[in-house]
Amino acid sequence: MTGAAVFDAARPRYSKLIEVATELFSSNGYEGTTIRQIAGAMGVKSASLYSHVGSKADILREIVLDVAREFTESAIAAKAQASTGEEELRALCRAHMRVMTGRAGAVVVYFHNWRKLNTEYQREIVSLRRRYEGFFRVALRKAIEDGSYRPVDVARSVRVLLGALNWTYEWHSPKRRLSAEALADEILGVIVAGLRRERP
Amino acid sequence: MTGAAVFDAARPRYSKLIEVATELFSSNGYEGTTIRQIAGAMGVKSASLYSHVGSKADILREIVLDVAREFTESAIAAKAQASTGEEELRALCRAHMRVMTGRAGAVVVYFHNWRKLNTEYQREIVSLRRRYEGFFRVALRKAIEDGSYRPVDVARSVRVLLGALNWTYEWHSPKRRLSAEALADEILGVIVAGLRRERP
DNA sequence: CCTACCGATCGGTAGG
DNA sequence: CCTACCGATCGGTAGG
Repeated sequence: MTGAAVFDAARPRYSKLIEVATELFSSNGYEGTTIRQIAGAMGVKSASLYSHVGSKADILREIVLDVAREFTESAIAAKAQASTGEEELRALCRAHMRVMTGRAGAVVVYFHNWRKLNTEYQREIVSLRRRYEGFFRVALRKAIEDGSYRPVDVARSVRVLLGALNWTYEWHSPKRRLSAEALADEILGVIVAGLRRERP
Repeated sequence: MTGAAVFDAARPRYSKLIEVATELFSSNGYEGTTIRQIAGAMGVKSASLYSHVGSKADILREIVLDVAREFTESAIAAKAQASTGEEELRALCRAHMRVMTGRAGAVVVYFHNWRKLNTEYQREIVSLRRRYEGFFRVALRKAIEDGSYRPVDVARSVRVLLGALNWTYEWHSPKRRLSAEALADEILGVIVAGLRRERP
């Protein structure tokens, strides 16, 4: 909930740099953005950036790891407020879509560029993802155990759910009136209800 | 089924160029790949590429439009072989996953870079996509009308389905034994069955 | 935060 | 397909 790009009031120029770089990376790509463009958008010369950051790759790493951690933090907060498995799963989906829409630029940068990080940071991302998917699996398992949901293949169902949620970055425009919560409920609703007619 | 990168035996060097560029763009990104890298992988000097292609942007356009058209062509072929709506939807999902896995490199390049095309070609992509999603909507509507499926929100369900299918490029490794068809059936199966317990 | 500058490399062209 | 080369621009550094 409090990523460096949002908070970090102690280093306002650094925060501004990350914010500006996020927007440029998300629309022009990482390699398609130059240090001079970032500096220009901040109203300084390119050499001045290097007093705040060590290299261009450091900027990418900061953006990607920050938003990946934010997904995890917001999921932990969401879990804490739910009691049943069904509630927990819905809370996780809503939290996921809040990050997706609230940090849309950083999310695109994350999805498109996390594999460009060095091995160490890629491993951290993979580890964060695994844990994150685990939250969804636990919630679904709880909902199955208390009889709300059928005994489905948990890992498979979670992958379908997260795939559908993640892909919204490709078509959902923030201008639409649909809130993050409504979007999450719609998608989860499709998967909960299923297409098949109930046999009476 | 017969994209230029696969066929085009009349211009073998051009095909090779597109094939090599596809692999490099998919692993290093479009801006992260240089003309010299592409030439190097073909065993020629960079200047030699310009007898086959007008610019670097032309290479990207060729890859992206080719795979986008292949999705459409393969969907048309799949439709033709199905009779009921349920069969048609399954055939469309399987065809989709065959392109996803068979042209994995080009698919990544497409997903990550189609917005870098100029307005004209972006419009063509959007138009191809709209038509493509239409195929899925028609099939689902047929399955609802013949009573196989519940009267769900068709547009919403198709978006969830295609999102789940498309997102597989992020986690599905071709080394796994799972075929494109099995993967498609799994994902469609989750959405068809749904999570909710049938009330007896 | 700046000026001044570095070597390296970029996409692309001329002219065979 | 090559050699030779172009101007522009890249990420980054030195030294205030």
